[in-house]
Amino acid sequence: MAQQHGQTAPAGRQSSANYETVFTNSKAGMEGVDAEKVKRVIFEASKGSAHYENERRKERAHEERIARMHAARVQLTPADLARHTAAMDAKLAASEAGRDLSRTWLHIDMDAFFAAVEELDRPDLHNRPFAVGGMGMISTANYAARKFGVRSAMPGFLALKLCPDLTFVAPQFGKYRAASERTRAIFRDYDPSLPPLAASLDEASLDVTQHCEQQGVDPDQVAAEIRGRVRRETGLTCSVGIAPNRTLAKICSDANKPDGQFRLPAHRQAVMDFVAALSIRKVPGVGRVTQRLLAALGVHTCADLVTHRGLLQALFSPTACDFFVRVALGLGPTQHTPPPAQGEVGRKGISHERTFRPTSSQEELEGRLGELAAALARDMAGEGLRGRTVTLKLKLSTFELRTRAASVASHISAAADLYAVGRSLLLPELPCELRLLGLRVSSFLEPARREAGQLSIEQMLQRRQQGAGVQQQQQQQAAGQPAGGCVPSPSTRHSRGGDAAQECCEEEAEVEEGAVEEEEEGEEGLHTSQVLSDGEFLELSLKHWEPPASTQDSAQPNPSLQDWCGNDGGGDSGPPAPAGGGQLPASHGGALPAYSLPPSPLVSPAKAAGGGAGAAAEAEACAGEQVEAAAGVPLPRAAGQQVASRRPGSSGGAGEGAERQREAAEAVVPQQQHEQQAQQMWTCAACTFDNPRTAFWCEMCRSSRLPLKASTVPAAAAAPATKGASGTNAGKAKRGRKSGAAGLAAAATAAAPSILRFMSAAAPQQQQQQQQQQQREGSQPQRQQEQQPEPQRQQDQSQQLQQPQPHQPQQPQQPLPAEQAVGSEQAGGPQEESLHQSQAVPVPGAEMQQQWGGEEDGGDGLWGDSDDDDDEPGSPLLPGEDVMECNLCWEWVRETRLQAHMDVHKDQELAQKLQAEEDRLARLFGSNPGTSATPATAGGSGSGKKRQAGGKSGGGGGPGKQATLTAVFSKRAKK
DNA sequence: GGGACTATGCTTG
DNA sequence: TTCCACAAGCATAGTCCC
Ligand SMILES: Cc1cn([C@H]2C[C@H](O)[C@@H](COP(=O)(O)OP(=O)(O)OP(=O)(O)O)O2)c(=O)[nH]c1=O
Ligand SMILES: [Mg+2]
Repeated sequence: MAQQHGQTAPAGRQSSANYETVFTNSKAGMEGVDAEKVKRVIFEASKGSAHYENERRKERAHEERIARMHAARVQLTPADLARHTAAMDAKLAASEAGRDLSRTWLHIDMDAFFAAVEELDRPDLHNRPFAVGGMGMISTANYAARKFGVRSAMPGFLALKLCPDLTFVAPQFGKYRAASERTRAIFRDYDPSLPPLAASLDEASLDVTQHCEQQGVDPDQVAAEIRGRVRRETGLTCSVGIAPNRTLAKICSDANKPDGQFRLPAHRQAVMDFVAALSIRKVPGVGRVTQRLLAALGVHTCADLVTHRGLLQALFSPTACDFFVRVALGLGPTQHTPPPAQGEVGRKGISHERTFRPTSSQEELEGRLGELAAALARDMAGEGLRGRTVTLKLKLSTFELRTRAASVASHISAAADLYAVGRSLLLPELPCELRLLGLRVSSFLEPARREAGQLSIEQMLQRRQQGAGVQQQQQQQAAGQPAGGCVPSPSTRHSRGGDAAQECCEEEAEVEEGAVEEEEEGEEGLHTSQVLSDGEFLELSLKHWEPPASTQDSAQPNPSLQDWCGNDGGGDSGPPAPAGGGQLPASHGGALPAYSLPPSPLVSPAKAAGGGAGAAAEAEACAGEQVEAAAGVPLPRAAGQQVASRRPGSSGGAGEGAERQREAAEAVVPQQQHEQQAQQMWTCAACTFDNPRTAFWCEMCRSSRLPLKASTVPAAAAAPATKGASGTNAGKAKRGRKSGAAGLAAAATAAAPSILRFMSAAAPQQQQQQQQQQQREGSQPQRQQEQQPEPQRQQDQSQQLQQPQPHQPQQPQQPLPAEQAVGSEQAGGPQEESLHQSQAVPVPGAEMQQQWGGEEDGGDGLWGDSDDDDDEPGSPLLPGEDVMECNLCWEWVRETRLQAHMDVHKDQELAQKLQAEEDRLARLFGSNPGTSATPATAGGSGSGKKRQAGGKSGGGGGPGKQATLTAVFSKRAKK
C-alpha cells in the first residue's frame, strides 16, 4: 500500500491525475476546490511545455529515489529493524525528557497578506477574485480567488484559466514591508523580545508567557485582543495559533484560517493527540517531496512516524531521525532565536536573480549580469556587507538549474567585482540558452573582524600613497556620491594585497575606517586605459578605475558606472529595488481533527530518563550503519572521485565542457586553436610548441602564452595522467573554506529542516545519474547491483561515470586565489600566465583559477605552498607587494617583472588580436558612445531593464578597461 | 578525520 | 504571442589538503 501511494504515478504516464506539481488543495481557503478539475486544467495548459517536461524529469528522479529506498528496505532483517527501533526509542526518550510545556507561544500569520494589503488601496477588489503578481507568477491570491484554485506560486496564465475573471495587481513590496512593520509594532506590546527583523513579513512568533502572567489574562484573550487590534489599526486580518512551542503554534495558526485562532492546550496528552493525527505535510519542513518519500513507507501522519520509527531510523540520516522524533513528540523551540551578536552579520547570503525571455546571447547575458551585480552591490552597500563567495545561478531554458560558485581571497562588494567574478563563472557555461541569471554573495566578513585587521588592502594602498606609486583618486567626492563615485572597473580588480577593490559601494565604510580615500593625483592617477607608449601597456591600478582622463573632463562620472555602483549620487537612483522577494508565512489549510487519535506508543518519561546519553550514543552508532544500508546504493566514493575530475558545470561530455572553456577565452583563442585544444594540446602562442594540456607554462620556451589553462580542459578529457583517480588531477587545489555542517541545532530549531536532505538513503545525484544511465543502457536493476560486492560496484560506477552525463556533481573546487579575485588582501594570483586569456575577459584570473580545480597537481605549486621564488611569474603575490595592473590583460604584475610582462604583449599575433578586438569594440560602441543606453533606447525587447551603460567615451584609445567596459555595456545598450 | 570548497536539492514565504 | 518568481536557509555529498 505504501508503494502504491508514493510512487507511482508512473513516470511515463502523462495524465492530469499525475500532474500534481502545481496544485494541492491543502492551503487555507481552498478546501472546497475541486482538485481534480484544477489539476486537469493545469495539465492541459502545461503539457508539452519546457516546464512540464522538467517537472516530469524531477518526478522520475523522485520515483527512482523511492525505488532505491524500497530496495534498501527489503534488505533489512528483522534484527536490523529491532535494533533501529530500539535506537529510535532511545531518541524518543531523550527528547521527551527535555519537553518544556511551560511557555505560551502565539504564532500570528496574516491572511492573504499581499492581497490584503493591496485591498486597502483597492477597496473595489473586495470580494472579487484577484491575485498579486502577473501572468508569469503570482505571489498570492485573495480568498475569493482561492475558491477557483488560484494560489501562491501559481503562474498567472494558469490562474487565469482557472478563474477567467481574475484581476492581477502588481506587487509593491514597500507597502508590504510597511504593513508588516505596523503589525509588528502591535505584537511587540505583547512580547518585547520580538526580534526587530522578521524572517517573514507576514508572520511572527510571540512568547506571551510573561504577558499573560503579568496581565492575568489567558492566551486566548491575548490572541483575540491582538487580532482585534490588528484589524482596527491596520485594516488587515490575521490568524493565530496558540501552543507551548513555536512549531506547534505555527501549525495551529493554520487551523482556523482566515481570521481565526486555535489553541492547543499545554498538556502533554493534548499535544500527543494533536500531532498523532496531524498530516505529516502540515509540519514545517516536510514538503512535497518528503511527503512522498514518507508516504512510500506508509507514513502519512505524525503517529505513523512512531509506528515506523525503526524503518525511518534505518533509512534516514541521524539528523532526519532527530527531526522525526521531535515532530512525533510535538516538540519545538520554546525560545526566540538569539539575535546575531554585536558585529555579526545577521544573514548568510544576499542575492538577486531575474528571469527573462530565454536567450543564448552572450552580450545580453552579460548585460543582465551587470544589472544583477549593480543591484546586488547596491543592496550590499545598504547593509554594509562584503562577502567572498560569489555564486552564479543559471536556469536553462529547459528549467534545469545550475549554480557555479567561486570564493575569492578577499571580501568584495563592488558591482564591478561582483560582475567580474560572475562573468568568469558564466562564460565557461556558454553557449547555452538561459532564462534566468542570479547572483549571490555569501561568506560575509563580520564587521568585527573587519575592524580587527582585515584591511590589509588599505594598508597597502596607504603604503603606496606614501611611497612612489601613482595614485589614484576618487573623482567623486561629491557628497551625494557615496559608494558609487568610485567607479570600479568592471574588469578584474585583482587587488593584490588587499581589497584594492574596496571600491564603490564599500567606500563609505572604508572611509570611515580611515582607509584610503584622500588624495589623488590628477589625471595620472586615473586609470585611463590609454596605451602609454609602444609596449607600455601597463598601468597602475591602485584602487579605482576611471575612464580615460580625456573622457573624464566633464567631471561627470560615467553614468552607467554610477549605476553600477548603485550610486544614485549622480542622479540615477535606479529603478526601485526589485523587491526583496517574498517572505511570508506559510499556511497549510486543512481542518484539524481534534484530539482523538491512536494512543502513542512512545516510551514513558521514566524510561526516557534511563535512556539518556547512552541511548543517544547507541542511536548514533546505529545511524552510522544506516548510511550504507540505507543508501542501498553504495556511497559513491569511487563515483565521486570520477566525477570530481570533471568540471562542475560542464554538463555534457568532455567536448561540451571544452567548448565552454574555449568560449571563455574566445577573444584570444582562434578557432583553429580550439580544435587543437580538443586534441588535448595547447599551442604556445610564442613558440608554437604543442604542450600537453596539463602544461601551465610552455614546456619549450617557458612562456605563459598557452591558449588556456589546462584547467579549462574538461576533466574527462584532461590529461590521461589525471584520468580516473581522484588524486591525480588534484593538482594545486586551493584550499577552500568550510562546508556546510551548518548547524544541526539551527536546523532543528528553525522551521524543521527538510527531511530529504538528511536522508542518507537519498542517493546522491551521482547515483541517480548512474541509475538513469543504467536504465538507459538497460543494465541490471539496482537491487542486484546493490548486492554486488563493493569492489565490483565501484568498478561499475567508474565505468558509468566516464560516460557523459547530464551534469556532474561537483568537482574539486578551489577558491579563487586572491589575486583574481578582485580585491584581495593576499595576493597570489595569476599573473603573466594569464595573459592569453585575459584581454577580453575582465576577470580572467578568477576564471582560470576556478577552473583549475580538477587538474593541477602540486606540481607547479603555483598556488600551493611551494616556496617558489617570489619573482617567478607564477608565484603568488603577497600582501602588500608592489604590483601594477596590466591594462591589456588585467593581470597584476610585480613591478620587478613589468618589462618581462610587456614583452609578452609585444607578440605580434596578440597585438593583432588586440587590434581586432579594439576594432570590434569601436564598431560596437563608436556609433553611440556614452549615451548608448538610455532607458528609451535600451531594452528593445520591452522587458525593460533599467540600467544602461555605455561609458562616456568609448575610450577610443587602445584596449583597456574602458574598452572592456564599453564592450560589456555597449553591447547591451545596443540590443 | 576534519576543515574548506562547490553543486544540488528541498523548503518556506 | 503571451506563458511557471524571487530570496533565503539548510543539508548532503564529493573533492582536496593538512
Ligand atoms: C507561499 C508564498 C507566499 N508569498 C508571499 C505572498 C503572501 O501573501 C505572503 C505570505 O505568504 P502566506 O502566509 O503563505 O500566504 P498568504 O498570507 O498570502 O495567505 P494565507 O496565510 O492566508 O494562507 O508571502 C510569495 O511571494 N510566494 C510564495 O510562494
Ligand atoms: Mg499569511
